[in-house]
Amino acid sequence: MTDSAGRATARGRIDKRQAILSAAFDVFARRGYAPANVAEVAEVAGVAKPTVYNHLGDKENLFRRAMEAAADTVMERNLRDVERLRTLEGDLRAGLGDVAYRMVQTCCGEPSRALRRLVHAEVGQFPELVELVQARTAGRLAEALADRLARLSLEGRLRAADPAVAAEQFLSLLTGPAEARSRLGTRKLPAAELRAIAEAATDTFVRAYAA
Amino acid sequence: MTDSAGRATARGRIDKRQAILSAAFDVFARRGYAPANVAEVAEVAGVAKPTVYNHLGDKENLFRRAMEAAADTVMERNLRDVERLRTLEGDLRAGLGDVAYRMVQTCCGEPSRALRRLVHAEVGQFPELVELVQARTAGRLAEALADRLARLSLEGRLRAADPAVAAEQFLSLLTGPAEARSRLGTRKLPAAELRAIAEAATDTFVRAYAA
Amino acid sequence: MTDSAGRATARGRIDKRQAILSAAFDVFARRGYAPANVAEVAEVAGVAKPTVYNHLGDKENLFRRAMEAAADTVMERNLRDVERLRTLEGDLRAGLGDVAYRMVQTCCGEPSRALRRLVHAEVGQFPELVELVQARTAGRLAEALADRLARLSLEGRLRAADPAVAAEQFLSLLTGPAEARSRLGTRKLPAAELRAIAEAATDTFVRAYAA
Amino acid sequence: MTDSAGRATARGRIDKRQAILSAAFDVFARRGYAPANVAEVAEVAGVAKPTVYNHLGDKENLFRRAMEAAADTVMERNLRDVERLRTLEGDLRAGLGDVAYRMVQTCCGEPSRALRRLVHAEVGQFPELVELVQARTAGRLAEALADRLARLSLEGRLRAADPAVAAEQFLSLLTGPAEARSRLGTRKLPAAELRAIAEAATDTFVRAYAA
DNA sequence: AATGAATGAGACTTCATTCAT
DNA sequence: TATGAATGAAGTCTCATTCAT
Repeated sequence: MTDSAGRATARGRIDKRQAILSAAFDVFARRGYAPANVAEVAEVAGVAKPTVYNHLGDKENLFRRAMEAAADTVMERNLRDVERLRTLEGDLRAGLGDVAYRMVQTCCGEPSRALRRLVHAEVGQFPELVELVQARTAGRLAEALADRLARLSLEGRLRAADPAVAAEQFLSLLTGPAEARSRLGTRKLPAAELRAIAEAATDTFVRAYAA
Repeated sequence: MTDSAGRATARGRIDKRQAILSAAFDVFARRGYAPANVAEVAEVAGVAKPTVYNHLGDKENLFRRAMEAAADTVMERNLRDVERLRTLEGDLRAGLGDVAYRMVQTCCGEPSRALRRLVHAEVGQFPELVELVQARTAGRLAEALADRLARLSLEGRLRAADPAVAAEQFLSLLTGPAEARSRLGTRKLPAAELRAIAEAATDTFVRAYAA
Repeated sequence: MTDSAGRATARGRIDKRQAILSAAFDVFARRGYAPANVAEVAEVAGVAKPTVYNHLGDKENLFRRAMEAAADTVMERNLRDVERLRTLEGDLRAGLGDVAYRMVQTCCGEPSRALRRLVHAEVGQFPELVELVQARTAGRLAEALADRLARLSLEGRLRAADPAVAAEQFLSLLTGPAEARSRLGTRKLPAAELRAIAEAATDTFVRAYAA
Repeated sequence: MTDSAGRATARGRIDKRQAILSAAFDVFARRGYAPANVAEVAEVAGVAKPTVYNHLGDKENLFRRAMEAAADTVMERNLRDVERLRTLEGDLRAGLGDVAYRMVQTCCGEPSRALRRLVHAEVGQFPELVELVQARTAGRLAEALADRLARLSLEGRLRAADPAVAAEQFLSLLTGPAEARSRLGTRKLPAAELRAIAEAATDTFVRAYAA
C-alpha cells in the first residue's frame, strides 16, 4: 500500500476507503444507523477511528456513502438478472417464470434486504437515500423490465399496456408476497415457497397481460 | 378506592397510560427508536419522565407497547375498509376498484406508513414486532380479503383459486406501486395518482381472476 | 391492630414501627446505607412507602433509629454473656476461657457483624452512630468486664492494673484475631478455630494479668 | 511513538492513570462507594469524565483498582515500620515499645483508616477486597512481625510460642484499643494517648511472651 | 392513618468527534 | 497520513420524597 518512499499510494488510499465503506455497511446493516458506532466500523475495517473520519468526514456522510456503495453492488447483481430477460425467446410463461424466480431470490438475499431495511428505517433522517438507492436497485430493475415488456408488446406477445405500470406490478407481485411470507426476512423462505411465489406471480401476470 | 373515586382513579390511570403510549408512538414515528428519547415522550404526553417508567418499564417495553397500541388503532381503521367488501353486490370491477382506492388511501396514511417504517427499521432489534404488528394490520386485512374473495369464487364471479394467494396479490398490487411511487412516503401522492394505482391494480386483478 | 371503631390502637402503631425498624435494619445490613432503598424496606415491612415516611421521617432518620434499635437488641444478648462473669468462682483460667468463648461467638454473630460493618461504613456520614452504637455494645461490654476484673484484682486473683485497660485488651485479644481470621465475616469460622482464638486470648491475658 | 515521544506518552498515560486512581481513593474515602460519583473523581483528577472510563472501565473497577493502589501505598509505609524491628538489639521492652508506637501511628493515619473503613463498608458488595487489601496491609504486617518474633524466640528472648498467633495478638492489642479510643477515627487521639496505648500493649505482650 | 401515583434531581455510561503526535 | 488519547453532550434509568385520596 505504500510506495518505496513510504507515501501511501493512490491505490492504497482507495482500498482503505473501500474497506471502510464495506465495513460500515456491514455494521449499519447489522445494527441500524443510530446504534451502530464508528468505533466498530473502524475495528471491522481494521483502521483507527480517526482514519474513518479522515476518509469520510462524519457519521452521516459515512452512512450515505456506504449505502451508495452497497446500492451499486446490489445493482450490479440485479442487472445480471435482468440480462436474462434477453433470452425470453421461447415459451413466455416459462421464461418469465424463470426470471421471476431469480429476481425473488435476489430480492430476498441479505444485501438487498439490508439495503431495503435501512432505507425504510432512515427515510425520516435521510430522505434523499430513497431516490439514491431505489434509483439504483428497484427502480433500475423496473426500468429494465419495462423496456423488455415494451418489446414483448410490440412483438404482439403481450397486450398493449403501459409497460412501466406492468413492470411495477410484476415486481410488486414478486416482492410483496415474498416480504409478507418471510416476515420481512425474519423467516427464511424455503426454495419451494420462493418458487411458488414466483409461479403465482407469473401466472397472474401472464393472465392479465398476455395478448 | 371504591365506586366513583375508584373508577375515576382507574380511568385516570388508563388515560395517562394511553396518553403515554400515544405520545410514544408519535415520537418514535418521527425520530425512530434509537434517536427518540424518553424525555420527549414524557413531554409530549404531559407527564414527568419517571411516570413513563412507572407505567411502562423501560424504553424497549415502551416501544413494544406503543407499537402494539398503534397497530390496534390502524387495524380498526383497516377493518372498516374491509367491511365495504360486503357491499360488493353490483359490478365487480367497480366494487373492487372502490375498495382498492380506500385501501391504498389507508395504507398510505401516516399511521400505516409510520408503523410499517418502524417495523422495517427495528426488525433487527425487535423481530417479534413483525408478527405482532403484521398480524394485526396487513395480515388481518389479507385474511378478511381472502374470506371475501372465497365467497366471490363460490358465487362464480371469480375463478377458482387459492383465495389467500389472491388476496396477497391484490394487496401487493396496491401497496407495492404506492410505496414505489410515493418514494416510501417521501412524496405525497395526489389523489389522481392514488386512484390510478387502485384502478391499475383492480384491472390487473380482475383480468387475472375473473371467472 | 384496630379496635372496634377501626382506629389503629397504640399497640398497633408501635408494632408497625417496630416492623419497619426491623425491616430497615435487615435491608441496610444486606445492602448498606446508600444502596438500600426505602421501597424495599417498605416491602419487607409489609407497608406502603409513604407509611415509612409517616412513621420515621426521612431515610437518614430511619437509618439512625434502625441502628439504635438493632444496637439495643445486640446489647441485650451481650449482657447475658456478661452475666456469666459473676460465676467466675472456680478456676480463673477456665472461667475466663469459657466467657471468652461465648463472647467471640456473640461478636461473630450476624447481628453484631452487621452492626459493626454499618458503623464502620457510615462513620463518615453518621459520626454520632459510633458513640450511639459502641456505647451500647462493645463499650457496655468493656465496662461490665472492667467491673468484674476490678473485683478480681481486689480479691487478689489478678495483679493490680487499670481494669478499663485490661478489659479493653481482653476484648481486643478476642475480636482482633476473630475479625482477621474470618476475613471480616467473609469466611465462616469453625467452632474449633473460634475456641482456639478464645483459648489463646485467655492464655495471653492470664499470663499478663495473673497476680 | 518511539523513544522520547513514546516514553513521554507512555509516562503521561501512566501519570494520568495514577492521578485518577489517587483522586478516586480520595473521593471514595471521603464519601464511600455508592455516594461517590465519578464526576467528582474526574474533577479531582483534573480530567474529563469519559477519561476515567477510558482508563478504568466502570465505577466498580475504578473502585477496586483505587483500593488496590491505596493498599500498595499503605503497605509500603507499613513495611518501613517493620524494618525497625531489625534494630531490636538493645532492651526488648524499649525496642518493642518503640515499634509499637510507630505502628499505632501508622494504623491511625488517614490512609490506613480510610482503607479499613472502605473494606468494612463494602465487604458485602466487594468481598474479594478483604483478601486483596488485608493481604497487603494487616496481613503483610502480621507476617513480617511474626518472622521477627520467631527470631526472638530462637534467640531465647521470647518464650516458645506460635509466632503467627503472637503477632496477631500484638497487633490486636495495638489496633483494638486505638480504634475504640478514637471512636473509629472520629476523635483524634493525642500523641500521649497513642503512646499510652503502645506502652500498655507492649507491657501486656512482654509479660505474656517474655522468656 | 395508609396508600397509589407522580416527580425533581442526579448518577452511570456511551459516543461522535477532535487534538497532538 | 494514521492513531492513541481526551472530551462535551446526551441519554437511560433510579430513588427519595410528596400529593391526593
